[in-house]
Parts: sequence; structure tokens; C-alpha cells
Amino acid sequence: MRHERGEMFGRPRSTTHDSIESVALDLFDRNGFEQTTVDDIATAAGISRRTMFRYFASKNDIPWGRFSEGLVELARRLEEAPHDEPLWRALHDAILDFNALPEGGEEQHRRRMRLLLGTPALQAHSALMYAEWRGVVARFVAVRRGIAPDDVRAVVLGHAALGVSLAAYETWLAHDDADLGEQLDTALGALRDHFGE
Amino acid sequence: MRHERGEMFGRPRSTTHDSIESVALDLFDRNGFEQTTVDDIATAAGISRRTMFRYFASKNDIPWGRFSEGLVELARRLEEAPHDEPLWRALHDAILDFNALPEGGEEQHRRRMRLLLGTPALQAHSALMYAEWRGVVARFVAVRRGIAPDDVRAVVLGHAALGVSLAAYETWLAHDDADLGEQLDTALGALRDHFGE
DNA sequence: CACATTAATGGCACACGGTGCCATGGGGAA
DNA sequence: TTCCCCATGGCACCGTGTGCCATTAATGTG
Repeated sequence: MRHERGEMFGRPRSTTHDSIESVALDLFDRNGFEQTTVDDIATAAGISRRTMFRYFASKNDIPWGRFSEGLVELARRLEEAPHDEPLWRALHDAILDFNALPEGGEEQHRRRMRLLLGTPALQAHSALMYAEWRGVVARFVAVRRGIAPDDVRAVVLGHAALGVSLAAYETWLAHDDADLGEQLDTALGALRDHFGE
Repeated sequence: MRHERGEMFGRPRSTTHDSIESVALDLFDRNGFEQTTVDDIATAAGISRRTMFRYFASKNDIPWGRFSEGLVELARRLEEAPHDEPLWRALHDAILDFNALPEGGEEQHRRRMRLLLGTPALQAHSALMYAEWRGVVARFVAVRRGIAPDDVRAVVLGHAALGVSLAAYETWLAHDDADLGEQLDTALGALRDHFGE
């Protein structure tokens, strides 16, 4: 008989993505990203190196947490947005939710983003994540507008949305008292006219 | 007695950057970037693996050729541009020269760029190269305008110049009969108004 | 010619990231 | 208990990249 997904079965997991990420961020903060080895992280997290690679495909992926899974969720949500909702509003709301402060809280998210935006090896890796994110936005715009996903009008909006979002993150990181949601709201609002309709 | 730089001395080099790059591009084309090991390249180039790493800091750097050295040249040229030459013209001319077809000829450059723009590992690495390039442009704009290099007006022009340059490359790659210089000329021309003065 | 000088080369050992494979462990279900 | 699942951990292995050092091939000097 088949079983529902998510049901308890087999050997229970001995850790979580969040737990590993939290431990890793501590080590990165203290010793630097390059200087911290995967063995260090695994040991500190109380798991084996091999298990660590089952939770994160690479060391570079650790600070990105469950970004890829979040992207799937973002895409799903955009697909399911009511058709009478304006394009810009659907995008605006979905992106704000996508960037809602995760479980770990604000401080952990600041540490994560500081690391991502300030470490060369991670900046390089981030280019791939950004490309995926832009792709999701571009595909949504394409569907709504009835154009091809690689149509320049869709691609450009992907770039624009990412650009202003990153600007919002920069501002947020530069000001301890800033609110990420507000920054994103303002930044994306600047694009409203370009979304049209 | 001291000797001039560039004078023959010591053991002569047994190869060149161009030679290694050419051999490597052949292998990348034939077997794929990931599937080609540094040992393969070294063997095909007739040098040792260790020497290969003295010519290129990493496998990722091979398709970029002597980009970093070219950047230094670009920066130097921008610095030395006559002060009565308009900002946009100095940038326009310098960027066109920077992207002039290298020694290897057009076909090799197309292979190089196709590889750089189409291989994930290289796309990630390229983000670092792009950042350096934008930095050079931003610093030049900052000096000319009397603003800080991280002033948003300088940074934005760096992004804009890179963006339209990449668009020119995409067009060039998509059309076998296109001329890279013309594409860049047109693309950068679209920015002329934004350079002001 | 012999010898010092200079600089590039190649070999080796090693650290680290990442993967394939397999045996073990720990839970629920019949 | 026994079977089924599946997460875990250990191990061997590959590829990239680096530090170190002896060697080699050229020039310059006595």
C-alpha cells in the first residue's frame, strides 16, 4: 500500500536544514567562509560529512538555505494568482512573501545576506540563483502577456525586479533599523509603472 | 647591473597563454567544459599540470584569457583620456577597443563567448569578472563627475554599460554575419543620452 | 670554457570539495 | 518477530588548487 508523502517512515532524520545552516553561519562569521571546511561544519552539527552533502548540494548552497524550494513555491503562487489581479500586484505581493523573514529571525537573515553579498565565492554562485529567480519572474510575465519567456519584454522585467530587490537588500543591510519589507515595497513600487496595466 | 623588464633571461617560457587557451577551447568544444580535466589540457598543451596553473589561476579563468590584464589596460586608457573629450565618447571608444577581436580571430572569440555565456560554472565565475569591469567604468565616471566611486550615479552607469554590452554580445552570437564592433557601437550609442554632456 | 645568476619547469605531497557505493541503524507496519 | 523503508555514516575515489623543491635552460662574467 502506498503512503502519503511526509508521513513518518523509515529512520527519522537526525537534523534539519535550519540546524545545519545555523551552525554553519556561526562558523562562517567566526572563521570566514573559505577557512571553514565542510568537515568543520559537519562536526559542529553532529553529523557526518556525507550526510551534510545530502542536505546541501554544496558548501556554497548552505547560506542560500532552501532558496530553490522557495522558488518553486514562488512560481506556484504566481501561477495560481487570480487572473483579475493586476500583474504588478501579483508580482509585488508574491515577491514580498518570498522575502518574508524566515524562521531564524531577522538577525540570522542579515548574517546570511551579508555573507552572500560580501564573499566572492558566494557572489559567483549567487549569479546562478539570481538567474533562476529572474527566470521565474520572466515566465510569469510571459504567460500573463502572452509572449515568449525569452521575449525581451519579459526578460527585462526579470532583471528590473531583481535589480530593485537587490537594491532594497543593500539599503536594508546598511541600516540596522530598516525594515526589509518596507524597503522591498518601496523598491518594487518604483517599477509599478513599468509593469503596465 | 639591473636589467630592463622584458629582456630575455633565465629559462625561456615553453608555451603561451594563447596556446593553452586554444588547445583548451578545442577540448571544451569536443568534450564539454566539465568533462575536460586540467590534466587533459596540460597533456594536450605539452606542459605539466603545475605549469598550467602558473599561466591560469584556475580552470574557470582559461576561457577569460587575459581579461584581467586587459582590464588594467582599459583603466589606464580611461585615465589618460584627454579631459576635453566628452565622457561618453571616451567610454565608448575605450570599450570598443577593449572588445576588439583578439589575436585568435573571430571564430575563436565566438567559441570563447559561447562557452562563457552557456556554461553554468563559467556563468558563476563570470559574475566576478563583470563586477571588476563595472568597477573600472564606475571609477572612471566617478573621477570625471567628481563623485564617489560607490555613488549610485557611477554604479548605475557601470551596470548600464555592462548590460548593453552583454546584449550586444548576445546579438552578435545569434547572428553569424553580425559584426561585434557594430553591435557594441549601436548598443553603447543607446546610452549616450544617459552619459550626459 | 667554467661558473654564477635568473627564471621557468615539472614532480610530489597535501588540503578540500564533491560523488558513488554499501553496510548499518532505527523507525513503523503486518 | 519479521519485513520494509529510508536516513545515516564510512570509505574509496576523482578533480581542483597550492606549497615546496629540485631541475633545466637560458644569459652574463671571469
